[in-house]
Amino acid sequence: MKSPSSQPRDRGIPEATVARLPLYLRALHGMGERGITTVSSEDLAVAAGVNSAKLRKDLSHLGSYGTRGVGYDVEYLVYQISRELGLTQDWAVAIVGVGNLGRALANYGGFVSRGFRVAALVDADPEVVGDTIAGLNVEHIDELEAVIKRRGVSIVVLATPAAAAQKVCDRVIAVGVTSILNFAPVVLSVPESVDVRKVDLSIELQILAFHEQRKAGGPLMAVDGQ
Amino acid sequence: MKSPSSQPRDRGIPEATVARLPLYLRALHGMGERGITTVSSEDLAVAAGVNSAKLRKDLSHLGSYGTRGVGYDVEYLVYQISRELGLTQDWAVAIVGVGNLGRALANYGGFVSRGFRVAALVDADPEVVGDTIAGLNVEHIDELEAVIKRRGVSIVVLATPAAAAQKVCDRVIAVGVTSILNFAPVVLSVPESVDVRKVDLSIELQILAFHEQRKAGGPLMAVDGQ
DNA sequence: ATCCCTTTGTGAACCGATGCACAAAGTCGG
DNA sequence: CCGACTTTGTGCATCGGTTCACAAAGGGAT
Repeated sequence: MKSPSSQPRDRGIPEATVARLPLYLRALHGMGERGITTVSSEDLAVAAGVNSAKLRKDLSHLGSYGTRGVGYDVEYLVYQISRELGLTQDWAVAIVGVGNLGRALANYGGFVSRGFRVAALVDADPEVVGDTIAGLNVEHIDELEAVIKRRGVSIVVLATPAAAAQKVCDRVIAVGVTSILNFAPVVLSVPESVDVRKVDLSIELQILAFHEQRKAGGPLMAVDGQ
Repeated sequence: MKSPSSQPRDRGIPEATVARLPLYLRALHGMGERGITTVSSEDLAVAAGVNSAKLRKDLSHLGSYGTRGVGYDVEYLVYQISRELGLTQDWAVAIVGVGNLGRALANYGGFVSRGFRVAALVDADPEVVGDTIAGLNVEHIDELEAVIKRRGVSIVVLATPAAAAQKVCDRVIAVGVTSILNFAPVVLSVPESVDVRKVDLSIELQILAFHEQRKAGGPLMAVDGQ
């Protein structure tokens, strides 16, 4: 049942591949800046920290953009990946919760450079509402819905305390937001149609601790584990 | 060849399971605080946002800590998971790079509450060296090695600009650090024996953008994609 | 124009993770 | 003490992702 599409690109990119595309993109950007115009799968793979077979398979899901015997054209590949990820359009992002983390995110350069635009900052604390952070006025949480609609926000970043996250989440979903990046350490309950990605800083540390413990205790504990 | 271990716990926990243990731990902590003493795999699974079969299989890798017909004892399970993750000991963490992000991390409550102790803050900017952040004195990057040894730091968090990350990374590895949490948007090159976990805030946004684009453009672009 | 060399794109084997479905093991009421 | 009921722990089928290894495709030299 596969369509005999002349378009090489097959609309059904594996999730694992999608998660790596930004990595390739970053590596390609670096190369472009260094004046490299063409790159082999082997070199790009090293720069992105993956193996070359995986890289080639990943890229093959987007289409046949390489030249056998030569490699990939850096600029062209940047464009293709950007387009696939949807980075050729500009995305208005709202950050809710302007504590330390929210502030850090608002100032984070990595966003703007990738087609994301922080279009609004929102907080509940009257102390910070009205402040200017990263060139933006912090607005009151009561204005949440109005701000989202007015600024055309389509992605919301939650950097609120855990207790507030679900409530804010419900409200933004109610006004049509379907993509949420959640930094609050809670499991959000959302309808099927909404995408939530979560980043939990302490989880990463815990995973490191697990491995670190093994390294430290491993040789000794092997006796016990045996 | 499986040992007839009386120790139920088999030293070889799947990576995917390790990554979920902190999630279970968080859910269990919440339940403990709400006075719940016993929980079924079904309830815990819901609280952690996974399905119950997966949860049971995950826990079975640590040992047989449930009671059939009843469920799991919350406190006991918290202890077992904590021990497995190595959270029963205290880990000294150094944060290198005290920009917005480093500052946010230094103040992040989620660390302390999990057995992690921010033991040192280090930066290269003379402007911030000497400042007190989250009760800690910011030390100069030249002191990096000395600070790590003196404070017994075993996990380093890199929150430096991309350009500085590899250099700092090399230096901390040289003094024996084998666990690194990297927020800088670069692929670090490290020896096999060193564990690096990376968090790239803009990657998460890019993945969201990809899915958002599909949702928005999907029905329309199908025409073109055809 | 032909041959050799390089590098892509992919078929196929492999590997780990997921989810189903159920037997085993325990509790509790009578 | 027994039988009904609940919930765990796991064998097994399945699935998605990774890796290997090679045929197909192109470039460049002669």
